[in-house]
Amino acid sequence: MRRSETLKDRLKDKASQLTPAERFLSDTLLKDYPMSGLQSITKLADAAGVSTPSVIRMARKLGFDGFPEMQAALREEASAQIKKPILKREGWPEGRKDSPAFRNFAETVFENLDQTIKRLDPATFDALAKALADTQRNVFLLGGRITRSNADYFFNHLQIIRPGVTLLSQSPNVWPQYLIDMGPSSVLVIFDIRRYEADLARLADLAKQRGVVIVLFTDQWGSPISKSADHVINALVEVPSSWDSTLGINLIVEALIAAIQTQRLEKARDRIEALEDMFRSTRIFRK
Amino acid sequence: MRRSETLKDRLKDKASQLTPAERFLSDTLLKDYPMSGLQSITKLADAAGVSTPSVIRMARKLGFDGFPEMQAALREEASAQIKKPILKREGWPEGRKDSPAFRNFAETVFENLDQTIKRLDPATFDALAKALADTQRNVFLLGGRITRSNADYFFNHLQIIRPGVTLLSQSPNVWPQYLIDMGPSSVLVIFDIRRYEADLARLADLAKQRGVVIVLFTDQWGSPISKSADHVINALVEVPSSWDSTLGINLIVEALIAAIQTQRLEKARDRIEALEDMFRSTRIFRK
DNA sequence: ATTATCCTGTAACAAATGCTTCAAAAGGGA
DNA sequence: TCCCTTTTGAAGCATTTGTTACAGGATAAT
Repeated sequence: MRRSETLKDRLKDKASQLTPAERFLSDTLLKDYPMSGLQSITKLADAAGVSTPSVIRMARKLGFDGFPEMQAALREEASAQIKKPILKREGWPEGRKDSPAFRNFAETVFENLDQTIKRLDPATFDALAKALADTQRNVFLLGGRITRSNADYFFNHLQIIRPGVTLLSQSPNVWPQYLIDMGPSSVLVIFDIRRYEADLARLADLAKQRGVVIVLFTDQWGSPISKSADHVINALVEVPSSWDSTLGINLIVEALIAAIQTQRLEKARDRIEALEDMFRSTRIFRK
Repeated sequence: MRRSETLKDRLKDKASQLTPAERFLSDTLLKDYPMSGLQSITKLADAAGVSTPSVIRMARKLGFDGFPEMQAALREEASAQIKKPILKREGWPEGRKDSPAFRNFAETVFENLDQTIKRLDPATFDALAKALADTQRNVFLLGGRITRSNADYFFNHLQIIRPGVTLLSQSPNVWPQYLIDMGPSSVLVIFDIRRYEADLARLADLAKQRGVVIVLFTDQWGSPISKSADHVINALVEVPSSWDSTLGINLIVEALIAAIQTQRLEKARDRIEALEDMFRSTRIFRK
């Protein structure tokens, strides 16, 4: 029966037909679902950063007569949800049809992230952020077969924030060309998780000999590079899958990006603005 | 602190001091607690068979400034009751010295992941896994300025699991060369988050015209590509940083990889073994 | 460039909501 | 019975809410 459709479903159905303002609204509605929709239309509009007419327009789009009707429907939903016995509501929402595998996967990832943070030494993190924010130092990044994307992600952001950042090619035979420019004031960030790669270790050794500061992102067991690394981040990677999860690594990388950005706030801002300008120009070129 | 007292408790406390009319009210409030109190004062008064001033008098008696204040408190209660996280984690470890910024960042990421899963439609996930495991279909992947790493990560794994996977170049001017090979049995996976890129939208349109199945990974607000996409994954990306977090996207990507791998278990195993063999040979070549 | 289309917020308005006042009931004690 | 206190709802009012109309602004298309 169509009337029993939940507002969440309607939002999802029409998601593609929503205008930008309506998307903000939809987001706020879903954020604290369903309670956020039970305030007055004014408060809701404010929370979403849109005008009240936009709220009404969306309510109509979703098939209600007006805002009060939508709110009544929401109240019904909330009421039904609350009436359910507490036991049923623990953890995963009732009536979700995800496979147990997905559920299991998600829970494991969450525990991994939690553990990764627990194992992280705040001092290491701070030292890392400081070293990577220091433009006196050149930064080189390199990942393995799987972690090359993580290295790329980090590189991508770092390059925007500061100068002197290089992503090493995947082919070991060109590494000497990078090594030649590394010295005691350089930082080499290596990503190496399970199925540790001998080539990476060799590179780390060579860099170490040149006095390079070595930063290692690895798994809970630790790549052999740990020995020569100055800073080591251990992230938990094991999940119910044939593949390892690099979410823990990404979490630390993103946190680092945020920290570095903060440290170089003013300078980074100028740089980013300049970049934006250039992007705009390129677009004009293209047209 | 006295302010955190629930309305239920207050009603119980003052139960003996309530007048007959207020008792009716209290009854109605507790009957469908806490939702019954979230209607307008008029409806509530009618439901209880009393007048609106009685409602206000009781609200004051219970220590609120007026009816709206009482309603706000109720809404808070209901919200807290409903808002149980899917993924529970133990609190922050005592005595850690991390910066508040880091802590804040991590907390937000956890909430984002939680919300991302809540908003994920299991049916979409399953359909996606099925489509991407189907080797009859060719798969094309493409990311934006920031999300190119996410696309690369997905590509990297997919390519190992199955044949017929292509990562599009970042330069729009070569896209036609890929488009020419796309048809109704192809799948195009696009990553597009805030600062949505017009080029990507144009590509999606062109692909759509060729009957390509379009899969979109985007943020909570949704890229304009949502309109033409067949499957949309919305991940929360907002964190206390100048940059958006793509961890939610990564979570779904990794879960998909696990699901796809499982679906093609035997075939994928053969393939991976063959790959391993080849890797070993290459290494020998190099030596 | 110019036009047309679609979005969106401002402003004005109507309809409620929430509140105050006040007088009538209802009770309770002499 | 009377009087006093307490409780209650009707009526009226200010405020806020929900809605409509309209015009500026953005976007896309020609």
